Amino acid sequence: MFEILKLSPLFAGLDTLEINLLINKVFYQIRSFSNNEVLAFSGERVEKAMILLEGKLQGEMVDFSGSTLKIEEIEPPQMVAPAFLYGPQSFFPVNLSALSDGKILIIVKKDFTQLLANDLRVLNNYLNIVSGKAQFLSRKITFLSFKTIREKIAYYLLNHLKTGMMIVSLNQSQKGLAEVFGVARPSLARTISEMEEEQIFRWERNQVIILNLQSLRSILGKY
Amino acid sequence: MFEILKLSPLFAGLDTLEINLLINKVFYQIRSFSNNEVLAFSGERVEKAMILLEGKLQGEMVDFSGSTLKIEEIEPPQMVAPAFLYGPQSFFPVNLSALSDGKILIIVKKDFTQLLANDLRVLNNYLNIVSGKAQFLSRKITFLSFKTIREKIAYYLLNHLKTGMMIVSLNQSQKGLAEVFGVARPSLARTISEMEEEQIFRWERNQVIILNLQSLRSILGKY
DNA sequence: AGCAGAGTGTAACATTTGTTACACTTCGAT
DNA sequence: ATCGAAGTGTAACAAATGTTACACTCTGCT
Repeated sequence: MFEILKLSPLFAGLDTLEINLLINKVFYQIRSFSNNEVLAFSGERVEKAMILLEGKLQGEMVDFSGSTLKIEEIEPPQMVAPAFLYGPQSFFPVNLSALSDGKILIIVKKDFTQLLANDLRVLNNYLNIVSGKAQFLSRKITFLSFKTIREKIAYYLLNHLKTGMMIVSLNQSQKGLAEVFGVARPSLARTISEMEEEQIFRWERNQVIILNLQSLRSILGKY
Repeated sequence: MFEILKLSPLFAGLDTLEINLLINKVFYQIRSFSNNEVLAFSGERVEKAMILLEGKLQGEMVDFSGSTLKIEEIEPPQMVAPAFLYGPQSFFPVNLSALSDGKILIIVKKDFTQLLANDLRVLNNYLNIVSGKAQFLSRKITFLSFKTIREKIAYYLLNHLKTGMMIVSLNQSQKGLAEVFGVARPSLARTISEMEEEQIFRWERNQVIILNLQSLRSILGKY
């Protein structure tokens, strides 16, 4: 088990022995689960830290009409819902169910807090994980706040542009990009065509060549 | 100073003496700033924890064309950018500038980590703050992911509906709601009219009376 | 070389939302 | 009670995006 934990972001920088000592200072529990089992329901309070050791879990969002919607997959050795263990609304945002047999390490919240306090490195790691989540979400909101497809394209390109270069290499298909942007694929293609027409860039299969950086920037500048 | 800190979420549950002892265990610094001073630039690394003691600060988002866009205000005794002190990308997402004269308490990251480890309550508080931020952002994304105005209205109403009741009281003007939704005010009014037409609810000045909960739910159910 | 499947360009049309404008209501301050 | 500011209902029109459909290109495989 400690070999697996050593690979987890939470215990990064610690060796197996140190992890062993830390974990054994607090009360913990290992729970096996089998395929399709539901480990937690949306809305349930999160009272334990859970680290996936083996197997695969899935988070299903449940909407108001009762049907499940979006999905997120969790693989070992990741923590489950790290940003929902603390905070004013510490309840599961999703239904947590198993996609295979597996095992999780469970530490109740109070003991987990103790664990964090016992080792500055683990504390730092956990803060990094939660903060990283917040930063990821923050960036996502920035992105979602752009209304038009033009703005999204401009933002995406400028963010992937290495300084000094005029080429952005694409590791996504146009179809994939449309999904990230949350827009229909033909709509994206249309806007790309228009922007090519305006000599803003040349869009090739695996890369985009920026022709007019100025006007690309001005799309995001409202003033 | 400790009187002010006692009111901050970070030191909730501690008395003045305890805060005094904790703070004095680590290295800290108090910095005065004057109106319009820029305390940090967007992109700068966050290396210190900052707690606003007096005055008012503002975060200005800077876009690619150099102009400042959106704003966020910070008032004492709040922490500045709590979710950006740790994490893989710990740099300011905004320009931090002063809206008045004031003072901030500064603790370098390393000492701040030590401070957290020294008192379980403060650690818990900080985890609550950062997690709360993440949860807030998460909910905001859920909301932003609804495309149509109908969906946003349905989600908003269902979330503000107390169980068993059929009335949602509004503490926002229609104009204010439109801003929260990120849509134009007349567009919101139009959709509200349409939904009233369909007997889904009756929208009065300060409250909404749900007439058909079923169909309100079905707006969010894709299946 | 030929084939199948995924990805792409493009068009016509439908739907949704934004914009602008104006008349009407509400509500608090004088 | 009256005034004025803020909020609301509504309409006509513009702009952006979605939907559907189809032909074409690319790529990997046999």
